[in-house]
Amino acid sequence: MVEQEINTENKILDAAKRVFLKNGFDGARMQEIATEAGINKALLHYYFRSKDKLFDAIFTEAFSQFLPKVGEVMMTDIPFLEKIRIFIDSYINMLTKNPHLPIFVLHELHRNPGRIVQIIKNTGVDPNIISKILKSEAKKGNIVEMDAKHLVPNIIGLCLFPFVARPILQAIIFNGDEKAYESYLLERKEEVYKFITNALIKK
Amino acid sequence: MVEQEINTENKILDAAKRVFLKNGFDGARMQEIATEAGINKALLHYYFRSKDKLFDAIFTEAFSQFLPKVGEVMMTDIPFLEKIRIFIDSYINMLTKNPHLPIFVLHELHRNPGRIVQIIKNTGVDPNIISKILKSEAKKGNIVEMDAKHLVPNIIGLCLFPFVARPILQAIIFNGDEKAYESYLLERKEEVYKFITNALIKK
DNA sequence: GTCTATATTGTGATAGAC
DNA sequence: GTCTATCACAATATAGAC
Repeated sequence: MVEQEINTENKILDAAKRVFLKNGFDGARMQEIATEAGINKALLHYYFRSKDKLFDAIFTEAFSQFLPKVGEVMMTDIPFLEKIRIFIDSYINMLTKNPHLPIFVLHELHRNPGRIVQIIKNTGVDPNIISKILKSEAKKGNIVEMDAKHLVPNIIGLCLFPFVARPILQAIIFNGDEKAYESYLLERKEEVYKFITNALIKK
Repeated sequence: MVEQEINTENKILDAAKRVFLKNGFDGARMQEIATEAGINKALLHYYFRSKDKLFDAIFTEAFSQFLPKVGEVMMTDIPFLEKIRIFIDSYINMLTKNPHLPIFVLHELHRNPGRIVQIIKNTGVDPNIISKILKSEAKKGNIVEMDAKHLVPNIIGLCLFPFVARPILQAIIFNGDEKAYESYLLERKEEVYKFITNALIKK
């Protein structure tokens, strides 16, 4: 965790992140961001010129946080299934700390898919790394053959769904009980791991 | 499919659905809905009094469409794994026809989770039906033991993710190629089915 | 039922003093 | 850098003619 200096700019960015993530671009109000940051609207424009520019700063950072750095874990020397476990664990941890992040990113991307082209270029993801690892593991006979373009979305989908659909699942499965749902989210770590390994291991 | 009379009210509802699903409540403009419906703003208010009321009509219907009717398939006499296949197939078909639906529902629910309480009551879902079926199948030795509160979200998460994250996956995996992504989405039916059955079948 | 015109409020952005 | 006051426009909603 990088220690942030508490100056006005960071106060604004903090407040903007909270407000944008909760309400989206269209639902967010510059006044609310200002109040949240303990300043006035004029100062927002002094620092960021426009709502758009302020939003861009928030979105770019949010997106890179949301996009799992699958490559990083994969490049290490750890056994394959252990990599999977670590990935699930850290991704669910991140989602627990940032519950508004996924819907925010997905909604804004949906409203303006063009945005992503530029961002992806800057991030520089390489989907081939995982493909190679999967092929090599399958050759060794450790797992069934499976294409990375399916496995990776499978894993992320399994982690993500209980967070994005929280209001629905919490209402239906747990009668709205918040605490029960938080335990459920933690259970998911083991559950998702078991589900994936079961699907991957040869019969 | 119920045949709709083409009167002004239905023209408005059609237009409103398109505009709300694409832009969300905050991003939608009454003017755009009016233009899309081939009428003027005043007439919108004549039929629905306010933007809120018009939105409610759209959201309630969208939600019930999004919420998979898991119970329906489950009550039939078909073999268990076949039920799973049918569910996946029909849910992915629905998503293909309504690509904007999930993000719309999830975003609006996220902005106002309180909404769901009322809607769930009216829908009357019973999560216990599936629990019972799963237990009976596990007893027969057909599948591993698995709690419905995990299996159902697993299945839906696997179906849903490639739709809600389409801009990201299409950009990274397929370099933005639309046609390639559409084939990918169809592949998912078989892929998700195989993944789930692999995870469910005893070793 | 449908339209044009208008009232009213909300909101991003700027001017200008300190 | 920070504030108050204000502009300019956009958007929901209503009035009233036809």
